[in-house]
Amino acid sequence: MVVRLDQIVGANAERSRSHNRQLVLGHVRRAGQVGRAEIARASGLSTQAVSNIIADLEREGLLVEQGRLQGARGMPAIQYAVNPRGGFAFGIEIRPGAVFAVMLDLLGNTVFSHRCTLSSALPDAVTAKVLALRDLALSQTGVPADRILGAGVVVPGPFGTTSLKDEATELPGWAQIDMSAWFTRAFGLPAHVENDANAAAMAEHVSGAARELSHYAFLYFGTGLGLGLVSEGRLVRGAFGNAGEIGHVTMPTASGGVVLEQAVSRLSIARHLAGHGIDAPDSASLAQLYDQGCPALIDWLDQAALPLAHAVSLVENLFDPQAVILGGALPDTLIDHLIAAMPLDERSVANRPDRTTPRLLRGASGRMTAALGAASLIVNRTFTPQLAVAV
Amino acid sequence: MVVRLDQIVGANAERSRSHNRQLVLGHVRRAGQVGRAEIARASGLSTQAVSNIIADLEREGLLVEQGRLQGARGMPAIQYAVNPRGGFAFGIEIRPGAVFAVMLDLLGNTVFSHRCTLSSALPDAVTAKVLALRDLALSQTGVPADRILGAGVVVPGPFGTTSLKDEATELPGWAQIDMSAWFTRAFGLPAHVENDANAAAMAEHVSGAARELSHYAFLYFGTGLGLGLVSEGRLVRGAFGNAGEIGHVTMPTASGGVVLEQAVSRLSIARHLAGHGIDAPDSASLAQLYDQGCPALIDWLDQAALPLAHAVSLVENLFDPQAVILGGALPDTLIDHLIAAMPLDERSVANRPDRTTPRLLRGASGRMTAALGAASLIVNRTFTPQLAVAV
DNA sequence: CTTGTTAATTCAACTGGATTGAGTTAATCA
DNA sequence: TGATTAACTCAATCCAGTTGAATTAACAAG
Repeated sequence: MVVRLDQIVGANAERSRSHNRQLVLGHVRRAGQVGRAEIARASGLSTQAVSNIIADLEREGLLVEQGRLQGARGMPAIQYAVNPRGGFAFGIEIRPGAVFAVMLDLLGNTVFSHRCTLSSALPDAVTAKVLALRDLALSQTGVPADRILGAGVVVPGPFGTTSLKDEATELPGWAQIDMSAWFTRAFGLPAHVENDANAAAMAEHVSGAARELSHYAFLYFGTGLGLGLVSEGRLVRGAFGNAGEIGHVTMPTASGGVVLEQAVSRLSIARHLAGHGIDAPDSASLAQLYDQGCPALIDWLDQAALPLAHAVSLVENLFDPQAVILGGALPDTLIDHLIAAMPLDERSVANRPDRTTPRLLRGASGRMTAALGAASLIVNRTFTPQLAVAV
Repeated sequence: MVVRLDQIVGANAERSRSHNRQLVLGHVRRAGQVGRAEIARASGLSTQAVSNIIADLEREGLLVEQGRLQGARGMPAIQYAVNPRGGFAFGIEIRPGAVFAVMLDLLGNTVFSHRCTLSSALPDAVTAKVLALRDLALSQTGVPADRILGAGVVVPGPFGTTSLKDEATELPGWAQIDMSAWFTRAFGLPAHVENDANAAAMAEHVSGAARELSHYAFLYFGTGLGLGLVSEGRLVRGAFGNAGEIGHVTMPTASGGVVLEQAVSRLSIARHLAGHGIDAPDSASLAQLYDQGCPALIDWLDQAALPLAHAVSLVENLFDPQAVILGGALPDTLIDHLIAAMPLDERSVANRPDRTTPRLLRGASGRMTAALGAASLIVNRTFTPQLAVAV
């Protein structure tokens, strides 16, 4: 799997316009609804420029008028809001045994969601399955094909050949393929390829707990433990797209040290419960066990809280985020328990008297997190000026 | 100390031109020398646009013609290179007891360097001292004042009120001041305020080991241990400018865990040597001790290598950088010893068969690192398109 | 040597999109 | 009711990049 990096590109009239359109859209989304003048002030553009752009966006159905804002002096500002049905994003998560697909509208609402098994993870089989899912999504929602802005694809990392490569988690047959180009071609749409934790982090930005945040970290409970980092509203992907492999980090414990993923992950829960003769194959059964007060599970949670707190402390000290978000394939109740049980480091750059958000937040995206994140990559891009990061 | 964050701004003719100028300058710097056509291809601009921009830059003295490149078919391309004396950057490092000042030319060469003591770190005293240093730099080098592109300022972090705040390392009297605005005003020039590790990281990018890198991490031996992170050529500063506080992270050891800074820092060396009755107040004396094969020092180095290797592993797994660079206030020989003594984690995303640079590099900027970095912030900005990150 | 080919560069006309400044509209305030 | 305030529109202007044709300077082949 080849990863392509973005490159800065020169500005001309056309690209400037595209940049400004996305900037305006982004302002409207963040504000919920705003008038032209306020956007102009915030963006450094003239009101006339904003006016022209808004006219375009309204004609194309991306923005809708919301009436006038009253109560202040002067001519009341005509408010605009993002039209959720102005565009849609398709997202898929590919795993060795299954494919998840979602479609989101421009505000990040899920309008389609589906999972199916995957008998072969080879490129042709995956592509056929994924195109079928796209067609299903289109026909089931009635969304016209030209309203799809792009496709996000989540695949298990790490990308490229690394010593962490583990045949069990990698997809076979994809090693030499530039997945981004491959899916762009298959869909006839711009495609974004990302790992699960990064995508999940963007899901929180688009429609979850990080809507208001531009610097945050997302701890992702997948099979292992991943980390998605967002700085200045952009993913920190690393040189080869593999940033955030926090699961492989060794954590200090009283007995010397432990690899984080072995202490905190779905696999670690399963192992612990199996040791008590309990089988909990999915999130639902875990949630049920927790509701029943299963001692083995509570035991695991309290045991996992310490290494997890160390991970949080690590992330806080290294990134200085506005907040650390916990989410992924774990029931909300368990995440809340972990958050409550975690002893937060007092001596941390994150421990500020003037902070407005809690240091820890629970993710909002639930069990389709990664596929949701895949689509969120596209939604987010629609609102992000591209001049500095054209592909 | 208030930290201001950048904001994305709309594109218009003027800002597009500025963006494109910086893009062109950046291409020329990276290439050493290039012709118009190649820049046009790389930047996505038309040759005509590049031609116009180059004409401007040449007239202003930022670029110089270098003759034609022969040997190929077609009209030989006129080569251009950055004129080192086309612009200069002023950099200062403020510490509680001393001020360092440097001036760099556009290629990152040091043209002035000075240190002096500081009796008071209060705003007015610092400002007076720093302006005097600027005047000294101008008169000693004969550089005209209007060739100074900006001033970089390094101050001890962390910024703002955090639980890490330690009166000994903070500057008194600055708490409520927006330093960036303060120094912009004092110098009558754009000023950038940064912590030591981040600035040092940029120094490596401008004139050190990271010239060719766009994703890297810099481990900075200051009084404590800092970390500067660069992703896509830009500093990852964190929400409040305090990213990179790696010194406060707890490392696993056989005996439980240790705060990294206590095992690896100038203070830790001093403590260890003092325990053996040795006093080594500065870098020079450390270098001398090492040349003499001082057993206590070798002992410390070998003892520090393990926690440091853990730090490197941490950074590699969390950022996936092209390389990790070690530098700061430690003699080169000691850094080389540490690099050689560090057992690198085999299981890491950084352990790739296809890597072209070593996982660990020694920084090139020597003892004035932080002040150099301060100036490098300005040099770097001159070559970085600002449309996406206008202040 | 000439002639053809290739590729960089320049010239001049064109164009897209942002700005500017004057004018219009719709609200609040006194 | 009139003054004030602020958002918005119109039309002219301007900046900077693009386009396509023309020019220039090398190499290559006969």
